[in-house]
Amino acid sequence: MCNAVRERGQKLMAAKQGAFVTEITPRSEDFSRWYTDVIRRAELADYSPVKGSMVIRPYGYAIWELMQAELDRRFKATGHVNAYFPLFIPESLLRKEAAHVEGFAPQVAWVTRGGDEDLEERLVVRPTSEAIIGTMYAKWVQSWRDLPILINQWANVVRWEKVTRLFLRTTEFLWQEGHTAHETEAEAEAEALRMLGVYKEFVEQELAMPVLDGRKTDSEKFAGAVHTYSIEALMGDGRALQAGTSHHLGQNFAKVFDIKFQARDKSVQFVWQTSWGMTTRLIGGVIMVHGDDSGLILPPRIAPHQVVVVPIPRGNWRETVLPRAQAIADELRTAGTRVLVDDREEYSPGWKFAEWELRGVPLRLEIGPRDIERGQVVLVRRDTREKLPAPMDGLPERVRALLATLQEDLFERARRFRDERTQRAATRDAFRELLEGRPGFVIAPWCGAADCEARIKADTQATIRNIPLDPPSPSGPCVECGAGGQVDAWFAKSY
RNA sequence: CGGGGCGUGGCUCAGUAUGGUAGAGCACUCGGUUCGGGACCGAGGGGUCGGAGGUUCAAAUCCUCCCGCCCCGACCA
Repeated sequence: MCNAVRERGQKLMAAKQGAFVTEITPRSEDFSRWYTDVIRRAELADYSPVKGSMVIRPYGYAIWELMQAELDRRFKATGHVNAYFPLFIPESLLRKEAAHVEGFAPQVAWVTRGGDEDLEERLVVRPTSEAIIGTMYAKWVQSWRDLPILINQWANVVRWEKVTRLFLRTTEFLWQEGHTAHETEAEAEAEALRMLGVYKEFVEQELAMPVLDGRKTDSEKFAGAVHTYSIEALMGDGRALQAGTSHHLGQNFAKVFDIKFQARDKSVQFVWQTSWGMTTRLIGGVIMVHGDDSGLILPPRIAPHQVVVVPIPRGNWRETVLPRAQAIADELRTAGTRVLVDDREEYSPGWKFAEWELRGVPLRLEIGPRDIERGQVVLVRRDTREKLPAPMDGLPERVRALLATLQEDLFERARRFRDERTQRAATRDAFRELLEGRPGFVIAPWCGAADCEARIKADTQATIRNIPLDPPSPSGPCVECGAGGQVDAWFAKSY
C-alpha cells in the first residue's frame, strides 16, 4: 500500500517534470513490470481466460505478420517450401526417440478423450513436430533422388510451462519449424549452419537486434539433437534471450522412424536431418531490446505503421490541413511506406503524440497551418525525439532515408549496449563479481566439463548461452575448476 | 513446483484492525468550446467487491477451501 502511494507520487512528479508518458512503470524501476505494462498499454497482447495462454491482439499480430513475411521470403529464397502437419501426435510416435521424449515429457499436454469415448491411444498436442514429420518422411523417401527434403511449417505448439510470461513463455505459442532431410552428414551440418545464418541476418537486419551465433553445450542442446546452434541477444536488463535455434539431428530420428534411402552407391542409408525454429518470443525480444520509458520502439522494418501523420486542427483545418495530410500520406504509400493518418477529432495532438510513442511508431509527421504556409512538415523520430522540419518536396525520399537511418541507429545502439555489457573473466571471483555488478554477457574459459557448467549455474544462475563458431584459443584455465581451458564460452543469466 | 505479494466499475487504487449493504481519479457516452507535447465546461452510463461455501439480524470487511495474476528461485523457445 505504501508502495502504491509512493509510486503514484513518483508518477505525478514525473508528469510535472515533463515526462511524456506516465502510465507505464519506468524501465529502471522495475523491468518486468515495465515489460508487461508496455505490452498491455500498446495493445500487443492481453491475458486470456486460459491459464498461461495469451491473446495476440491485432497490433501485436501485425508485427508477427511482418516478421513472418520476411522470414518466409528468406526460407523460399533458400529453397524451402511450406507444408502443414497435424497438431496431434500419437504417444507411441513421440516415445520412439528416447532422449526426445525424456526432454519433452514434462511439458506435454495430453488428449485422452474424443467426444464421449476414451481414446485407445493417447495423443499429445505437439510440443514440436520431429516425430510426426519423421514418420511421414519415412514414407516419402526411397532414393537419394528424393533428397534433400526442405520443408518448413508455420504452426502453433503447446508446452505445459509452469511459469509463463507474455510472449517470452506461454503455454501455446506460434512459431515456424523447418525440417530437412539430407543424403550426407556434411550436407545436414551445412544446412543447420546455413539456417542459423539466415536467422542471424533476419534478426539483425529486420529486428535491429545484434546476436551472438554459436553452439550450445551438450546440457543445453535440443532433446534428440546431435548438436544445437543458437543466436543469443542481450535484453535491456542485461539478461540474454535465445532468439532462434538450429539443430543438427544426425541420424537419431532417421533410425527410429526408419527414414532410409538407396544411396548413389546402391547401399541403403539413413538420412541426415536438421530442424530449426523461431517463435513469437522474438516480439518480446524487440520490446526488451529497443523500448524505453515512454514505451515501445519498433524498428521501421517491422513496424505496422512506419509513419503516423498527425494533422494539427486549427480554424477550418478540415478544408486546409486534412486534405494536405491525406495527400502526403498517399504519396508516402505510393513510395512503399506504411502510413497511418490519425484524423480522430476526439483526441488532441498532444495526446496522439504520446499514444503513438507508446506504440513505438518510428516516425511522426506533424502538419499544421504554419507548416502549410512554409511548405514543410515536421518529422519527429521516436528513438531520439528529434524534430526535423522537412520540405514537402521530396518527402517520400526523405522519409525512406530517415527510416533507414533509424533502423541502423537502433541496431547500433543495441550493439553498443551489448558490447558495453560484455566482459571477460579469468578467475572464479572475477566471474561472480562481474555477473552481480553489471548483468550481461561474461566471456570466460571453460574446461568443457558438464560439472563445472552445472556448478556455475547452481550458484550464479548463469548458463553458457553458447560457444562462438570458430572460437579463438582459450584465454586461460577454466574459471570454475582451474583445469586447462578448452574454449571461451559466453555466459549470462537468461530468460 | 517452492518462497513472497496481490485480486474492489475498462485502468490505478481508497474502503477491510473497530461487519451496517460501495467511493475517487483516469477512461467511456452525449452536448459545446478547444487542439503545435496526454485540453476544458456541463450532463450521463457503468461495479455486488476473483469464485464457492460458512459465521451473523447483517459480510468487500470475519473463517474455510478453490481459482487467477505478478515477483524471486528449479525447467524451457
